Amino acid sequence: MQISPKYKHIEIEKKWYSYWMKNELFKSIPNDKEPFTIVIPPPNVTGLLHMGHMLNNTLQDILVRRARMLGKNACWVPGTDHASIATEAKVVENLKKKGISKDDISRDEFLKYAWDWTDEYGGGILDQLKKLGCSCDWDRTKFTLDDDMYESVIIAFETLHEKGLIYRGNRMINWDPEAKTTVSDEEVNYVEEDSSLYYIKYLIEDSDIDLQIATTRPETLFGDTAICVNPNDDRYKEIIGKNAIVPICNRRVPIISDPYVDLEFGTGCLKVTPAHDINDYNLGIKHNLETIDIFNEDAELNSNGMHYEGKDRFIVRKEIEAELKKNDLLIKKENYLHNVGRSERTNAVIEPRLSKQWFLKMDDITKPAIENVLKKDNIKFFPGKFKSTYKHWLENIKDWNISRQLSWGHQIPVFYYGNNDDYVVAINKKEALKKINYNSDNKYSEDDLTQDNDVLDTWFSSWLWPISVFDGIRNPNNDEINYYYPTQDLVTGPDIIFFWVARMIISGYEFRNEKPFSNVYFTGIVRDKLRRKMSKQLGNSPDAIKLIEEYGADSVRVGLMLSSAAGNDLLFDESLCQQGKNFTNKLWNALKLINGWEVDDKKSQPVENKLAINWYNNKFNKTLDLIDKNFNNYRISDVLMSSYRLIWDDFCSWLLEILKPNYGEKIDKESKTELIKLLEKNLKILHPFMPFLTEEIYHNIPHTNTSDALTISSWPANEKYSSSIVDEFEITKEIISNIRNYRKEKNISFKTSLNLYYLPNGNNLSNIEIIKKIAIIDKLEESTKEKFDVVTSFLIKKFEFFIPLEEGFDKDKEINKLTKELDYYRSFLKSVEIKLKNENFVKNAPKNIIEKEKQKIKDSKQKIESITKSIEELT
RNA sequence: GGGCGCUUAGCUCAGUUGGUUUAGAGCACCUCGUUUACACCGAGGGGGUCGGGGGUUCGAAUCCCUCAGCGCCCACCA
Repeated sequence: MQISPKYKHIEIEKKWYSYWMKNELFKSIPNDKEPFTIVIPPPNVTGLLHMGHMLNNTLQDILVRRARMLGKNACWVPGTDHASIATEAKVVENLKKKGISKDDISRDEFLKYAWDWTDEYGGGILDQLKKLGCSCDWDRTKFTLDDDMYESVIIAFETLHEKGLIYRGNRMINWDPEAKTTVSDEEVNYVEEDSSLYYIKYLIEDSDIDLQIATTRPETLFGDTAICVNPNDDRYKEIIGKNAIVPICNRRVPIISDPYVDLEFGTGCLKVTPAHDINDYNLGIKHNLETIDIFNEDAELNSNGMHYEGKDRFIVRKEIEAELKKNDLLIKKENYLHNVGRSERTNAVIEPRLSKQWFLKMDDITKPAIENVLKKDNIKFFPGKFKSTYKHWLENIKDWNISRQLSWGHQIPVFYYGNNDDYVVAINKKEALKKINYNSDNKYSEDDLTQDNDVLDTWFSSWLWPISVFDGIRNPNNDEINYYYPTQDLVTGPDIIFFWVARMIISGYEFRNEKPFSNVYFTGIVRDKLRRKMSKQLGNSPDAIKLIEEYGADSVRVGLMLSSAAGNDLLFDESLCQQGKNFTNKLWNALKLINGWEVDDKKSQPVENKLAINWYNNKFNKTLDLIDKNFNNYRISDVLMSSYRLIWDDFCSWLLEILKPNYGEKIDKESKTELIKLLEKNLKILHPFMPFLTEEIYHNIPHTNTSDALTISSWPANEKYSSSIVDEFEITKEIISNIRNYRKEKNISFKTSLNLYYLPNGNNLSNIEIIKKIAIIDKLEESTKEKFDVVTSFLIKKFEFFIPLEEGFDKDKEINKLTKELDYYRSFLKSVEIKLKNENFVKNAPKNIIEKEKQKIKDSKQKIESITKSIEELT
């Protein structure tokens, strides 16, 4: 079989992905096997693959592929999210380029544009995931706006509404004036920004005193409906109950008192604007204040803003500053560092605004999510520290504002009729009409109904994802949901622990009375090596697809996994992919080497081959044990590192070097057969990480498995191993290392045969075991066993090795070295002796520890004796 | 302001319930090497008083206290 000298990742990856697809190896249908289910965190439908996706989906693929090899019915459900605000923003922007404003077209027209956009750019990310090697069941691909998914969301709304959990309320919400929509608390980022604190003069009615009021937002004075001071503030006790005059608009407002006001801040005097500040709003409710809204939806002043009507809030701030100054009402202006809330999506400064919105009551439905996860530990988090974040959020949860003033999404299934406040909840107009007329004698027709214009928060659909992809909302008892739900693992970022993870848990218990998944693996954030987040603006985000093309999917996957412990940020650098590529190269060459060895049927197996194969078998099983443990603890990078070292160091550097036939010779049949079996086992443990390369190599060796593809072969069984065989080989390695070190020190070429001999030194091992080691040493070091004059020696465990005199040997240097060593062991011995003389130690320490200390004394004494002897012989 | 977490080699991190001489790994670094799998390599090597201080203990990177520095989440003082 001719093997290509270079591993050609592009054609090989294409070849195997289409093979897997053609043979439907990722397909899953319910059967009698144990299910292993992962639902993908659906990326934005029009998004492009970035480093975060690569990390996240590589992890999922690793888990899914291993589960598949473990014989489970692995089902990875792919899909995309409509991402209402982000997608709508893109569509609006695109329309703008065409000279079309969203406000000038109908909802239906806008939706048509949005669908065209989605059809054109949508789903590309799924093809990119295929390039990464993701083994999703593509027949199951879902989109959150597919008809069935849409219906699920509406039914969920209906159900919750019937339970009285959804209500419409006038609330202070976060308004994004650019997107002209509400955003949730979680979508607001507070950033410290330089701003100013304005000290404004307010006159008091029937009084000679002026009040000084400090504010960061002078433009909101049109909305002032009270002045508030602290009841314990002696400066202002006299004026409580009087009226103040708001500058410019000259409105009379009451002076009230409330302990909320901080005596220390500013002047201790607060202007209260209930329509535009959450705290003021709460004061307003408490003190029954009037609410004056002064902004329109663009955050421009409305008619309440008098001569500023139609001007932007920030322009008004400047102009009002000038007007106040002119009228001698601005006392001073200070620089002030201040937290400003900005919209995560548009970066616009959030305007707190009073508005009618739909809310989901959270206090009751979160109870199972607290009980089952925090008290019963029914869902495990990796790393576990995120449970405290989860706990804190759930215990302080507020009602969820689920309406958004957008068009792209699931339109709120509320139909208004008659008076403004009359409505029904229904899946469509027809159903709505049925409900209305049932109660009121058919007096309405479809034309009398208007559907609520808003759509639901995107997360109101994604929180149902693990249920709705199996149609468990519409058909709660279907075979799919009963088989696949609850799913096993969820892999996602900690940034959406509230948005998504917690809410899926809540909905899981609400709609199915069961957790949505058993384990949550939180990935870190992919940063560049300077710890900066990857962003378009910085241009520090590599093109994911280009990386795959350049290094190969396997190499990129390995690169990503090499340094990403759960929850830890990944400091990405292209050199990681290079390291991955080096590893694929190493494996490829190992295949070339092994396949190049010709077999001699008559040759019997040399003792060193037998020993080495037996050792590797034990080493493999020991490592596999660790790998399985680490997999179960989701320590994925540890798993990869163990496999990496096992294969690079133990398999390639030791096993292959020992088995390698000498020049012109052939390998015995038994060794080659066994070697190939070992290689196959290596491929299996690597397959979740490097699916393409391992599949290719698998098809280049006579594999023992009956299956045609490594992808569906079985994970190696965890066999018993002997630790002592593994440890003993470490001694052999150490001997060889010492010999090599000696060569290096003495500048002796590897080609030069070394003469060395060795003696058992006060040990109990039989000669046969010593000879076993010698066989391996001879193979690697071409030594002879003739006796020469002893000049140097080293003790390795219980064996002493002697290497004969060479030309140019520096006696003094050697004595010096040995003397240093002697000093070390003498002081070491002393410290152990002191320890053992300590009565408390002997009294309190466990027996095995004391035994170990005693052994240390023995060993070091022996060492001292041997070094002393060597020094004597030299002098 | 409230909460959580981190500080171990140049970098990124392991270090399980305190107990194998000299605290590990990968990468980076240094030296040597064109030995017919691989220079995308091989062999060898250097490098840490485990953030500072205190305590508990026969024994501390590991447990407790304290100080310093860093990160994240929540709240959002006009």
